[in-house]
Amino acid sequence: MLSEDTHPRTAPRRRLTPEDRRAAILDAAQVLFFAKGWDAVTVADVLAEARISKGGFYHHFSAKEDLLDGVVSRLAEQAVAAAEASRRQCEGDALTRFNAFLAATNRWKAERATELRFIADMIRRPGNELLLQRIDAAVRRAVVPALEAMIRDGAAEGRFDPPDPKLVAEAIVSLTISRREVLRDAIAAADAGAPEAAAARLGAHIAAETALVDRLLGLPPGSVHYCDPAEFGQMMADMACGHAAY
Amino acid sequence: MLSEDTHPRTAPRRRLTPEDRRAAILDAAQVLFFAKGWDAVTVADVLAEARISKGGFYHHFSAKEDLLDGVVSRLAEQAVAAAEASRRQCEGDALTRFNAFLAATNRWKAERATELRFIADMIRRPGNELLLQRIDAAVRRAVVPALEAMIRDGAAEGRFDPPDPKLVAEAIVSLTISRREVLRDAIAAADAGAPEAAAARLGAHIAAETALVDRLLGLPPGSVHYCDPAEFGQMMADMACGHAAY
DNA sequence: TTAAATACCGACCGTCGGTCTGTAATAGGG
DNA sequence: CCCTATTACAGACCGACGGTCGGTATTTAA
Repeated sequence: MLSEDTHPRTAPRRRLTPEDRRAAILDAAQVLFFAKGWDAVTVADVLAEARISKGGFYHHFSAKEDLLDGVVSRLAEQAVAAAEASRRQCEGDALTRFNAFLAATNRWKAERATELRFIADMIRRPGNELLLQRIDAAVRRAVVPALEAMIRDGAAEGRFDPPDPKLVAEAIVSLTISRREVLRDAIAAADAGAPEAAAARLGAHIAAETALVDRLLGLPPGSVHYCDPAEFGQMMADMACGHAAY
Repeated sequence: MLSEDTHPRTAPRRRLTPEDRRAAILDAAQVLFFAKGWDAVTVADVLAEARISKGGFYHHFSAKEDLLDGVVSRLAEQAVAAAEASRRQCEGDALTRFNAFLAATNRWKAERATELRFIADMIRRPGNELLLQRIDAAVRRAVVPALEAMIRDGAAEGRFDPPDPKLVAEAIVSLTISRREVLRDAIAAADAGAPEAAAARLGAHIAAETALVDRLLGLPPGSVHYCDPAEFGQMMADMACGHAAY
């Protein structure tokens, strides 16, 4: 009734399996989200990047927000799987395994320094609240149970003495999440021309953080040690060198 | 050119001072946000509730998000002012004043149980991420410096022994913020018909939380005590009785 | 008294998430 | 191998909503 001719197709498009198509769209979305943020990316952008039409997109995803869940939970699963693997292949007491787990998550983050750098920038910009909230939620969902189980293990072994395993797990995750803001400020400082000061501050921060975790677990100071403060500070401050262009 | 007649005005409207008009719009927005959430409230809704036009609204606020900042920072300022007042009029050592401060914030929340109840419902519903994030940010902005100052005081007095005052302050605020989710679950449980179990769980939670704060501040167990766990649990569980209709 | 500034009005607009109708590609039974 | 059902996809269209703009009423100041 409305279309006289309905045949100006573009190309005879090769078809992917649903899973591959879904993954391809998620890949495109991930790149765009980390580059431009949540609000700034329209579904039209994702459509162009993934080279698919509106109809095709909404065939695989029910809404724009589905992209978030997909991207974020994929990342969180990868991170926790890596950390869990590292912990499992570690022989030693509960504390040693605990440190191995946290060290692995830090390593995972270090390997993704570029994305992290983008995230650190994004949290300053409005319109990304949803993205950040979903990242935090996914991290919590994935990490808290793992931590809680390890803490219970340690308590059963008689090494940890947490007032409440779940609450302690949540507190630890909260600490690592709010580290993001410290990192952001440090990156700003490093960009402003004081990289060594930023590195020192980050090192001091991670030292204080591990001291807090000692206390939360009822351990003597210096028990928890999943990274070298100086190294950590330097590594994070180095992130500021590679600049992001929007 | 496009409007033949431009005179069908509605009413000769009394004019308010800019501050009063702004406050009136904020009042309307606050009611709506806590009743329906962020995404569900359109500026048109606010316009109707505040009985003002689009043009008038955008004369006082630059964007819908300005409403959030206004509403949220107003609330946070009120809360902290109340808590600070309570602390100042308290004679005693740093720990006593600390407890007075936290007790006052709890009392302030209890007085606003209705709004809190709405918030506890809202965090389940999508579209409120921005609202919640802003509330958290405002709470952090307002409370962390106050806590940090008190912790430094206590450390100077030789009573507290925090590894890092600012970090400890942030950890404490993180704990109180994440309490929201515990409260949400408890309310759900109470609504589902197990109010006494919910009260018990809330009591246990706040007990564990204060124990954590003891440790963070380097105090012996039982030092921090800003509410009675049983009372707190009961009070919060009671909130579930009054139901919210959307 | 009058001109400038301020408060306010409401029609209009652009963008963007989401829908709908219809078509090409695949799967499967005969 | 054809024919049909189903799935994957295309793209025009829509409605909602945040925000703008030209204009009008009210207040202030000179």
